[in-house]
Amino acid sequence: MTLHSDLTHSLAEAEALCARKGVSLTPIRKRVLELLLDADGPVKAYDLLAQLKPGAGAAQPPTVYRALDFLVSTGLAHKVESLNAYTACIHGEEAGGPVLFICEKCGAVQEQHAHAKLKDMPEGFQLTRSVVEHYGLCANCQAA
Amino acid sequence: MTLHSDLTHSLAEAEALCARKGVSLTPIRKRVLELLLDADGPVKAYDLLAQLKPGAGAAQPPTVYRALDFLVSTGLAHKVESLNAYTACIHGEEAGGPVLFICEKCGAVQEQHAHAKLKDMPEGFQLTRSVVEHYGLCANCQAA
DNA sequence: TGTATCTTGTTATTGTATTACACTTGAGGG
DNA sequence: CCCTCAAGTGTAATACAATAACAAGATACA
Repeated sequence: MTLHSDLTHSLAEAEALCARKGVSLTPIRKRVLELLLDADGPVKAYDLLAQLKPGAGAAQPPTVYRALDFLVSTGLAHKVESLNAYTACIHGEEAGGPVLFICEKCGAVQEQHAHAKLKDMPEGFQLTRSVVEHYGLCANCQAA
Repeated sequence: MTLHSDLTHSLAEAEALCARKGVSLTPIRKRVLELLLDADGPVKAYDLLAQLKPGAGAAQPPTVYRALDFLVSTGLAHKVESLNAYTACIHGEEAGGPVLFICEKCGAVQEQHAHAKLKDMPEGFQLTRSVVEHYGLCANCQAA
C-alpha cells in the first residue's frame, strides 16, 4: 500500500478517461486497476485473483482476465509479455507504444511511450504494434 | 518443408558454432533446431513436442523445454515472448539483442540485431537484456 | 575403478489462459 | 409497459505453458 492520494488520483483519472471514451469502469474493473496501482511492480493474474477473493464469493479466472483485457484495451494497463504479468499505465492517453524498463532487482517498472519511427525496418513492413521490454538495474538498486 | 539445402546448411553452421563454443548439439537438440528451421514461423513448445513423438517413445515436456533452453542460451533460437513460441535464429553469433518483426498475416519472422544504444533511458538505468517484438504486415502480405 | 559432470527419462504438479453457456442488468424502441 | 438487445458477470470445465524432483545412462578423466 503506497500513498493513497496518488492512488485515488489515478483512479479518478481513469474514471474520466473511461467517461470520455464511453466505456464503463465497473466495480470489478476498478478494483483490479486499484490493485495494479497499489502494487510495487507487475502483478500476475492469479495473484490478482487471490486478492480479489478473500471473501466468500470466489472470483474465477475469467473474471480477472476480462477485467485485465478491458484495462489493457483502454490503455489503463499493460501486459508485460515476458513476465506474464500486468502493470497499471501511469500515463494518460499517450500516443505511441509503451516502452517498459523493468528492474530485475526490485521489480519496479518505469514506463515511456515511443513515438519514434523505427529505422532499419524491413523493406515494406507495415507496423501495427510493438512489444518493448528492457531489463536491468534501476538507479536505486545500483547503490547496493 | 522448405528448401532442404538451406536447412542442412544452417544445421551445419549450428554444429560449427557449438564446436567453437565447446557445447554439444545432441540429437534431440539438433532435431528441435531442425523443426524450428523447417517451420514457417514461430513454433509452440507443445507443437514441437507433438512432432517429436510420432513414434513409440513419447517425449515429455521437459525434453523439449530443455532443448529449447539450450538453443536459446547458445543463441541458435529465440523465444518470442508475446507468443509463447520459439523461432530459429538465422544469424550467426551477432552481438546485440534480437529485434523481431512478425507478420500478423503469414506469421513470418524477420530478425535483426540491434547494437544501438537506447536514447531516453531512465536516469541511471543499467541495461542487461531487451525484448523487442514488432507486429505488422510484411511486404509480401501487403499485396493482398 | 571411482567419481564427477552432463544429458536424458519419467512422473507429477504448478501456473497461465480460454471456452462455453447461463444469468442479470440497463437502455432504447415499439 | 413490454420487448429485445447488448454489455457485463457467474460458473464449471478444460486447454495450454512450464517446471519440480528424482532416477538413470553416458562420457571424460584422475
